[in-house]
Amino acid sequence: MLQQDALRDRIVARFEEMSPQLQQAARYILENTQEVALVSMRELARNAGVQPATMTRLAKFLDLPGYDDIRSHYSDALRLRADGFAARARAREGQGGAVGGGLAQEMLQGLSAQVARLSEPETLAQLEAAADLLAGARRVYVLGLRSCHSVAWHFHYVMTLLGDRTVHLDGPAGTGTDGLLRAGPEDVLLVISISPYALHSLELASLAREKGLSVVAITDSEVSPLVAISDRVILCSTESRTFFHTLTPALAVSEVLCGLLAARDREGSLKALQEADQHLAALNIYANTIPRRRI
Amino acid sequence: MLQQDALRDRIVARFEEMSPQLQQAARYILENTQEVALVSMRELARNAGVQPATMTRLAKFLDLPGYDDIRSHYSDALRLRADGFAARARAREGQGGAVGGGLAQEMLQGLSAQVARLSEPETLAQLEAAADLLAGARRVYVLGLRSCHSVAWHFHYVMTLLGDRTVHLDGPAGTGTDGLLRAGPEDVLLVISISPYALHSLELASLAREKGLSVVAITDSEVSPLVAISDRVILCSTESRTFFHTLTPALAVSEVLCGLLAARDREGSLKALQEADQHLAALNIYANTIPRRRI
DNA sequence: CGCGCATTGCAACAAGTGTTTCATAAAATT
DNA sequence: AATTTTATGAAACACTTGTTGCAATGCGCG
Repeated sequence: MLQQDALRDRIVARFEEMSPQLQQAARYILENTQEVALVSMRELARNAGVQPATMTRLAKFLDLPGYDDIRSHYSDALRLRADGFAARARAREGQGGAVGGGLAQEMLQGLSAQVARLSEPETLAQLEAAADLLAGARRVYVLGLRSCHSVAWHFHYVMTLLGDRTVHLDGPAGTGTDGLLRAGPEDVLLVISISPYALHSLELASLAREKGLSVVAITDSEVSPLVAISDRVILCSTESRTFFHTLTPALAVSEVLCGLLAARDREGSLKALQEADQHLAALNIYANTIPRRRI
Repeated sequence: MLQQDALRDRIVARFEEMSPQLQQAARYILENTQEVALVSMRELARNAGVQPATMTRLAKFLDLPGYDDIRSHYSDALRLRADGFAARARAREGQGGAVGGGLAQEMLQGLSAQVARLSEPETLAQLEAAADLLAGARRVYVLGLRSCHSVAWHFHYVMTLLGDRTVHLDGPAGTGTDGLLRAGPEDVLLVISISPYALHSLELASLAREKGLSVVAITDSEVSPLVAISDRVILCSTESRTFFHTLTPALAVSEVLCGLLAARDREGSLKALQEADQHLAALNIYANTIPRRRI
């Protein structure tokens, strides 16, 4: 169970003060926490052998507005547990205030949980397998259109610092996809696409497949059209309480892939990074000393 | 996920035969299995963006008597998983096994924690203030070079769907920064930069400042050179156990900003999104029906 | 062009939900 | 012993749930 379960503590603490019926209800809840989240109050009451009203009364006794607060508490706990082990800050604590005051917090906690959920064993296995495939490739072509451009570009950028094996399938004047010209079976295509799927991404992935490339996909669903085309699929959620999808989990996946690849060849990566450093230093790209500010 | 999940298999298997609405419902269920067990059908339908009836229809389509059978299936799965959780966690401990086996998991949990830490009160306040500033701007110029390009572009892309107030300071042949030509005091610059700070970003931010623009910065430290230049600063950690910095928290910040801005003008955002949808539909950008695969 | 056809949205439905109220029973207090 | 206080069960409440029938819509085919 949860480490710091405030509600459970409160129930235990005030158990002695409760009336017999309340105790019976409380005892059942303590011993069947998951059921609280999964069945209705009336059914829970039936199973606990008490009246429905007793559950409501128990909630009031615990200084809660109603029974729904008990349920939502255990729902959250179950969600958390199912999600994995996200060290999530206490749910909806100080969310008062401004228009979107709650929104920002909710979004961030949601994102945190989504990223945490990526460390499920299946996903980890797919990540490892995908890294294997990418590590063995002669070239890695990276494709991400529209919203997924950010993820594709980020992967490409990091990999550029680590070596010169990646080709980003993008460019001005629609020439981006010419890169696939010389691609072959020794190469791998990393394609990122989420619903709604850009037609062009699917076409290119299919083409790559026909040319014999292996395909690694970062996408959002088991029924994504990329699943049928790809050798390895890494699923990441894109749900958000806004109007648009989130790409934060996808970016996390991309970064993990980079990390895995770098870890496979520590010395090589380090050397490549040093070279990159020298190159960038020669071009004076970065501010090495904090510049005088001249407001 | 569960080892033998007959229902999931059935959904995936018959996904292609489904109507668009059924697919949308099925997709949501596949991606949020726990929610199925934890919320009501109507709420699930709301979150999935379909009619309540669609859920019932999906059940019938899968040869089930009703939606309750879907829910009970996932309830059982959740019960099972909760029971076997302790055992699984123990098993995971001893599996040090593969090369980067631990690395992926460590990275993901670290990222999750970093994102969660963004919901500290100070950051939330800065997010709100930044959103205020951005919402009031005539134009929003977005600047992110090198590694920060992904974040800048993502922000710009989402805002493009929501309206036409943003200008992305990037482009081929070094013309990207010309956008600032006509910028003035009514405009805002959103600049993303992390250590090592690209010189060019600092120069442009200073220039914008001199032209009277307000500046909102997403950066990584209180001693970032951007702090002195900017009106609002949102700090996000970039620490990573790899050779390179992480941008996942920065992207999360960007998405939250987009969310806040959209929430400030729900109707306008919705209308803009609909227009964008029509535009993209007219151009046939997206795969609207899942294409038959033709291996 | 019109015709079926499947698909979708809407509204009504009975059943079940959590809550509240009230009367009764039991206990505690005077 | 009388009276207040508390605890419990039962019923009514407003509301939401999952379901179903029907009308409107869009789409393909002759």
